[in-house]
Amino acid sequence: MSVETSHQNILEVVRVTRGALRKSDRKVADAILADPRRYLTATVAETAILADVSQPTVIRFCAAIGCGGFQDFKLRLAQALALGTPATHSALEDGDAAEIVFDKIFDYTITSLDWARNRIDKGLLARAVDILAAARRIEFFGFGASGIVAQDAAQKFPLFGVPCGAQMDAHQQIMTASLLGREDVAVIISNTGSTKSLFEIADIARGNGAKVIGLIGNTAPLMAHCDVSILIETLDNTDVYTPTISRIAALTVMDVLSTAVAMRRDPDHRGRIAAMKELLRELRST
Amino acid sequence: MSVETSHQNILEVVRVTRGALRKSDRKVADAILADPRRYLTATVAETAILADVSQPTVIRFCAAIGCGGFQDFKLRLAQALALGTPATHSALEDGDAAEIVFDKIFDYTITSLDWARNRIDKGLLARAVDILAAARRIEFFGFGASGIVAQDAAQKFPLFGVPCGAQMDAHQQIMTASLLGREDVAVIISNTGSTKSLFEIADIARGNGAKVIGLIGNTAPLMAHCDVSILIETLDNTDVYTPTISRIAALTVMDVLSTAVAMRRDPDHRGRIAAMKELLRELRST
DNA sequence: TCCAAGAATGTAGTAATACTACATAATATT
DNA sequence: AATATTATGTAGTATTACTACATTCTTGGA
Repeated sequence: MSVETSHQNILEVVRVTRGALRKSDRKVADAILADPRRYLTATVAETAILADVSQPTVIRFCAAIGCGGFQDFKLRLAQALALGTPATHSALEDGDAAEIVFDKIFDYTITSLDWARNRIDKGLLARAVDILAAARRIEFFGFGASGIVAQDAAQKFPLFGVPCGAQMDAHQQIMTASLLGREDVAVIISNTGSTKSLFEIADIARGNGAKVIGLIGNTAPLMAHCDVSILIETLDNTDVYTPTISRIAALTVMDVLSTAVAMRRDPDHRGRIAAMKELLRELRST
Repeated sequence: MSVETSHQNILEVVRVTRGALRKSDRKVADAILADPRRYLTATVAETAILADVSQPTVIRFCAAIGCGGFQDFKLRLAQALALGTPATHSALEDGDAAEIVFDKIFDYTITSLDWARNRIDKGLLARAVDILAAARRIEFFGFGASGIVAQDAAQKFPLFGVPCGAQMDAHQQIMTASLLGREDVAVIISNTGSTKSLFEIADIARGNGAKVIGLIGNTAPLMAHCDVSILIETLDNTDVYTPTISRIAALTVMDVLSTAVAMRRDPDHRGRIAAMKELLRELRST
């Protein structure tokens, strides 16, 4: 296994490689997946007893899943559990009390953000920052939850340092895209990457010479319609009730973009933002 | 130290207790804070050499910060680092490249969500779910970033299963609050808890017999104006550029509330949501 | 079907590491 | 200044991760 796997959630690695493991290794895998927290403080000897295998088999299991030894395995298990209980245990069930729903959704959200953190192409992100820093004007486009992200992004116009907008009406969006020009940037946010009118918006804006940046939740045809497409992958979950975490990841990416652009502005910009925040503080109390 | 500290980020514990440690223990603390990742795989012997103390002093340091031993310390260090690099290293600096900004903001976001996860009063949350599940109508109120949270929440009306709204105009907010009645619920979102008009909205709604739930970012007077106040604490950071993470935490809490309420609805509700999602999928492509 | 080779697994033992006991040094108190 | 207490380190022990080798199981070829 390559260096890349050192960033992978070890419980995901165990779950995914389980089928390809030797028989006794699979007994260890199943024991750990059944109660991962139990093994955080277990010795090799305890683990072997609980999984009904020998001690060297436990060590071999660790090597088989790409760990440098039992200690390495436990550190990585601690890291996975710090993020949250694995997806197999996070599935919402009908009798779940509010407290359980809370745990599951927070675990799922944090684990998904970690997933996204390790997969986003930072080179593309840096290119997006370059484009945004050079923009005369920025317009954000999205529908539904992505529309919320668009509005949140537009609200950061003080950080971007240029006029920003986020129309929610589909017709206004077409009108806005039609008026963008060479020095402008359109940012398209879409979880599914399949909302048809966003293709049109991207093509209109690009046809006018504007740059188009996409924040997209999967490898969709929409990516080809953007100058820079940032893929925001989160954990896959199609359960009816499970919230759309990619919007949380997209909001965080927007935080990154707006902050990085703000840091590109001239030094006076910082003072103006600080003063604005102070004004807002006072305004809230009047 | 109490059981409570077992949930605390060990790097935060080290940072906060550093001043009260014995002199040699403080040398260990400083060494670890300077390069925490280095110590993840270090033995007691290596740690002692790097910190210029004896081996038993390393063990004593672990006990002094509330760990059960060196192994326990390392597991907790792994957990803290899984969330992100500590705040002292996450501070944005002027020369930071976009990639560094990305790392710092994601680390800060995930660490803050973990912070919030461990501090939110789940009992209050369960009470809020009860109130929302019984509501005939729900209105969300917030300004700025909290306004975005309010709109996102209102957009979850299919999950809540009752009519939801989120006015952005301050006058419309007063009008809306004035029309709420006994069977209605107002949800007030505020990071600072000091936006004056929100006090008024809470009082008007309660005066009419509506229940008021607050999602508030600090212990502010606004809490006393709500029937249930959920305190959403995130890491404190007043740097000009650092994004407001409490809105991310508030969005996640809204995910919890809407999902928990949806799971309270009758079984047909689930089918209707699934059908709605399918309709949306088709709509996106037309 | 049988046999040999290779892979899987476990027993027994060793090496590495966390931890403890006791001695010494430093600091605080009387 | 003398004594008591606390802090720290040296040396050694106990625990645990890991390795070497033996045994068992499985697979492939004749």
